[in-house]
Amino acid sequence: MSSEFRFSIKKTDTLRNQIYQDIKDAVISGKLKPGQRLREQDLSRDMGVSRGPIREAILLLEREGLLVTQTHRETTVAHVEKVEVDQLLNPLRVLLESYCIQTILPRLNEAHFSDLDNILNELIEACKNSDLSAIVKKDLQIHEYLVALTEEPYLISLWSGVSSRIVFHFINNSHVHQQNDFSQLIDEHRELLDAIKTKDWAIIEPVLRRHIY
Amino acid sequence: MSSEFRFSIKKTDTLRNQIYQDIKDAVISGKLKPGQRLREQDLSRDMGVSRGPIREAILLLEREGLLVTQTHRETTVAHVEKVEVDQLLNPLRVLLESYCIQTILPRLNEAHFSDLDNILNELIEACKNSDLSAIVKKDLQIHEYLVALTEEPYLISLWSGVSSRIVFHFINNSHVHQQNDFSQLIDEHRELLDAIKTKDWAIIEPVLRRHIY
DNA sequence: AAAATTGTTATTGTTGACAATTACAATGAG
DNA sequence: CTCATTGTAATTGTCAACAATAACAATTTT
Repeated sequence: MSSEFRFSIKKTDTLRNQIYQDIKDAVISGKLKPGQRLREQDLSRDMGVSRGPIREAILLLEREGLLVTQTHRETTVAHVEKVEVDQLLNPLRVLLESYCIQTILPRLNEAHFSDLDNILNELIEACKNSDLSAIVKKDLQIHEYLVALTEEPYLISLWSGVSSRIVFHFINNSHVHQQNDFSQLIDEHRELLDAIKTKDWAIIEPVLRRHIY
Repeated sequence: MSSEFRFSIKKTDTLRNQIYQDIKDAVISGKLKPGQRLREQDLSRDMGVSRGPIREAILLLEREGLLVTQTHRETTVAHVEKVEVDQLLNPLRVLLESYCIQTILPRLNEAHFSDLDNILNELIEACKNSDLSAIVKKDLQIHEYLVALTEEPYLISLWSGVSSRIVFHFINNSHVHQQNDFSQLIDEHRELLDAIKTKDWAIIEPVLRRHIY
């Protein structure tokens, strides 16, 4: 009989992907503010890696619209204005999510509804604790769950880019969106899930369109 | 009076952007076939540049869905299947273009219509000559013109990514879409432009939805 | 001979040094 | 003093060498 013991080899992702995620998290969580400059050398020193993978990570985030790079000059954290969220990003999100939900509608079953209910309950819990970070996370997770069901990598990455910029905006403008009362947020999501459970697009569509995160 | 003479300084774009465009053109035009492998070293040697900017260009094209990279293994030209065009890319394109057209509708004027008519005439000319490359280019140009009018860089880049993959599919499957007769292509575009000239979304929407490149 | 192991090679991932570009400060001319 | 010019420093863009990884061939074990 062979030993039960195994060395747990932590196979690391590429540096580029780790850096990408680190910067993205820092931006979305609000640790890096809009307009703030990112110097490749500083990041290199802070993270203890060379500039190569940092440049690649920055390049990706620039394409996603979270950073802005001026050639030969500098890269800064993007500004995401309310008007862009209202007139472009959120309509795009609705567009993408509409397509996702319509696509997966025939495949939706009780197991999915149960998963969604669980996330909703976690969202409610987060609201009770007024844990803004958790609220944003759980809110996103509901939508992400639906999008991921399509199993279309390109569609998922498109949605991911759009929604991360929306979240970024709300995090940096939480003072504007005075949400000391989260009841509306919960109601909207409950309404959305109830609509989805009918599996009737005619019922879902108007709810989704009205739903502004 | 000072001399009229000026040295024409050709300010070069970054290598990364040039390489990006070169590879993209090669893929979209069909010079690189789906599944074909791209070796960084080969590209480096052929183009006479180091692997740095090549890696960055490849990274961007991977995110656009024109290349597929397996970490530590290889990157190949993507396969874009008919089912993906029909069920995802083209609906996305319609979604994006719908949003674009609705946005710019109030601002559209005779000058724009004139521009569009000119491109349409060039498309008709290309069809007469059965110049597939020119046909694809002019076809794209009509849509691009409308999208560009939004002046939303993020939206434009989104559309650009989606449409380039659609074009890529059609170029690599031209034998499937036996288009020895381009009259339908011309009719559809003429119909679309006529609809747009009414500036009535209720008229435009069904035409756009029916229009499959 | 089949399966597991080891070594080899091709290729991508990462690094630190160098080149090119831009902004800004210092200098000089009107 | 104001404007143009030149030099300098900070930063990004590019390069060539090195490290890490994964596929495959060679070897050994059963």
